[in-house]
Amino acid sequence: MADFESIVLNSTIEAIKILYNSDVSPEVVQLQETRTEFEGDFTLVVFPFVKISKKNPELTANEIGNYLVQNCEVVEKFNVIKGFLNLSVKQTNWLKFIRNLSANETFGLQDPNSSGSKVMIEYSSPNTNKPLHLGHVRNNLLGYSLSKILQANGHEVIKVNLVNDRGIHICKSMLAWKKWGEGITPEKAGKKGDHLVGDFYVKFDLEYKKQIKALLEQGISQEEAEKKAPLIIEAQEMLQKWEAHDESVTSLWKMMNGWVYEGFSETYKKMGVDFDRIYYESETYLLGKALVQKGLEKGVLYQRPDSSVWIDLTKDGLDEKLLLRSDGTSVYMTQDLGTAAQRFEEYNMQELIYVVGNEQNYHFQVLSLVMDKLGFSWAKNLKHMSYGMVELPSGKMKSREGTVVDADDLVDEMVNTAREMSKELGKLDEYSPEQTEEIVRMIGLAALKYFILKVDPKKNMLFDPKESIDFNGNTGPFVQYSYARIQSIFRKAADQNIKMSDVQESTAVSVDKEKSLIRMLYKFPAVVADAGKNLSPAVIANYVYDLSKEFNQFYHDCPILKEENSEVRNLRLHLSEHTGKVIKKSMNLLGIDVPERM
RNA sequence: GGUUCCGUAGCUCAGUUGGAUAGAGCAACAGCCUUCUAAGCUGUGGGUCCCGCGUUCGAAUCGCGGCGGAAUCACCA
Repeated sequence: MADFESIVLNSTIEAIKILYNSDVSPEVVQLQETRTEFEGDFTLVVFPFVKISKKNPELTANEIGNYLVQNCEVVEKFNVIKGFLNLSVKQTNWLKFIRNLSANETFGLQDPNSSGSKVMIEYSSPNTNKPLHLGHVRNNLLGYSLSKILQANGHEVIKVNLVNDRGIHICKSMLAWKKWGEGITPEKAGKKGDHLVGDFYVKFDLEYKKQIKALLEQGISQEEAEKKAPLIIEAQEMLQKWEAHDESVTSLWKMMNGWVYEGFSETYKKMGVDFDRIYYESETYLLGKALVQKGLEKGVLYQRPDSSVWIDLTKDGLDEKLLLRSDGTSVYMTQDLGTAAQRFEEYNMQELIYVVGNEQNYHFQVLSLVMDKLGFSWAKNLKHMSYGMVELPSGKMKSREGTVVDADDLVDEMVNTAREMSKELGKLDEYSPEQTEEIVRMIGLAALKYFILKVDPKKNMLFDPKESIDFNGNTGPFVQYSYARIQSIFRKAADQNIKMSDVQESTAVSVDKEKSLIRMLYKFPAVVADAGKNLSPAVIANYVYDLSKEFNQFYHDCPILKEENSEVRNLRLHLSEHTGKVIKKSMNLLGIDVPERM
C-alpha cells in the first residue's frame, strides 16, 4: 500500500502540470502533517508555487485543492488558511489503513536483512579495572537500542564489544591486589568481581598518591614524583612482564579478569544488553603495525629520526598524529586501524559504527582519515556514533571524589523505588511475590532506560536521580502503564465474551481522539526510518510517549467496551490493540519490556 | 590559541529538507475516581528561542560576527 503522502505528492505534481503547465520536482513539494488546531490531515505549503501560478497564495491553494479533490483518490476535502492548503484524507482510506494493520504483524518494521546492508556496531567497550558506571550505561543502552533500530530498518546487525583487558591500568589493580589483597576473592569478600577489582584500583591510586606526596616533600617536582614513585615503576614492570608472557603475571591477570568478566556479564544481563562477538584488546593490540609499514612504503606516513611514525593531517585541518612510538610499540590508534581492517575483511560489512563518547570525536576523525589515506574504500563507512557526557547535578562524575554512579547500584535503586511505589499504590497486591518482582524489575529498568534514551544522544545530558525515579509524565513507566491498560481492556473483553471482527469501512470516525490516534499509528513506519537514519533512539522514545499520551486521552474520552454501537466499539478495540502493538514494538526498539499489568 | 559540539519556560527536554499563534514533562495552583487501572485526564500561570546583523514572502531552524558553556588538540586509552 502506497502511503498517503506519496499519493498526494504525485497528484500535486500532476496538478501543477495541468493547472500551470509547469514541471516541479518532488523535493519542492512540501507536505507536512496538519497542525492539530486546523482541520485536515496533511498540509501542502503553496508558497513555493505562487511564482509558477502567478496568482496569490490563497487562489493558488484553492485551485490545487479543487484539483486534488477531483483527481486524487485519497483526498476528500480541503480548506485554505493563508498559504496553507489543508487536505483531509477520505475516512474510508483511514479505515482501510486500520483494517490492513490486522493482517500486518510487522507493521513499521522492515523485513530482517531486507536492505541488503550489513552493519557492525561496537559498543560498551569497558576497561577491566573497575565496574561499569553511569557513563557506560548510556553507552550500552544507546548501542543496544541502535542495533534494534537498525534491524528494524532491514539491516543485518553484528553487535560487538571490544574489551580493554590489558594495559597499565589493569596492572595497577593487579599490583594492589598482590600487595594488599591477602588472597581475597569475590566469594570470600561476598562481592561482585568487577567491584572487588575496582576496589584495588582505587587502593593503588591512594597509595600512589601517598608516595608522590612523600617525594614532593623531599623537594622532587610533581612531574618527576609521578614517574619515580615506586608503585608506578612496579606497575610498569608488571606490564612488561605481561607483554613477555611471564607466567605468574599472566595467571594473576587471567584470574582477576575472570572475576571482572563474571561481574560484567551479570550487569549486562541485568541491563538486558548482549553481543554477537566479544573482542579482547589483549588479542588485538598488536594489530595495525603491518598497516603502518604499508603506509610508510606508500609514503602516506613518515618516520622521524627517533624512528617514531606519524601522519601529517595538517592539510585536513587536523594535527600530526603519532601511529607508532619510537620504541616501535603501538598506540591506541594503531590498534584501531588494525581491528577495523580485520573486521571488514572478516565480515565484509557496509558500515562500522562505533558507539563512543564525544570526547573521542577527534580520534575517530583521524581514524577515518588515516584509513582513507591508506587506500581503504570503506574508510568513509566508519561512523562514530558520538554521544554526549552524562553529568550529575553536582557536576561531572569524579572517581576521586566518589561521585561516580555505579551501574549495578543504579539499577537496584530504580527497582527498589518501583517496588516501593507499587506497594504504596497497592497496585500489585493480588500478585505472587515472583510476579511482583518481575513487574517491578520491568518498571524500574524502564524508568532508567527511558530517562536516558529520550534525550538526543549527541547532547550532554543531566542525570538527576530525583527526576529519573519519577514515574509520571514523560517516563518509561507512563508508557508501560498505557500498555498495561490496553491489555486490561482485552482481558475484560474476553471475560465479557466480546469478539473483534474486521473493521467496517462504513464505520463513523466521529471523535477527534479516534482520528488523532489513527494518525499517530500511521506515523510509526516513518518514525522508525527517521530513527534509523539519524541513529537516534530518542526519536522512538518521543514518539512512543506521544502515542501513549494520545491513547490515554482517547481512553479517557471514549468508552470502549461500554460503547453501545458495535461498529464503533469494534473500531475502538482495533485502535487499542494496534496502539498496544506499536507501543510494544517501540519499547522493544529501546530495549524496554512492557508488562501485561502494573 | 586551533578544531568540534551545545545555548529554547524556574528545572529537564522536544521542535532535522526554513512554514501557521514555539510544544511536552517536572515543579506551583485549581478541578475530575458508584462507569474499561487516577502510575491517568482537564485547566491556569510561566518565553528577548543567548545577542546582533544578513539571506527570504517567511528564521528557534540557514550564513556571518560576538557572548557563554563543554569536549579535544599526549610517545594515555
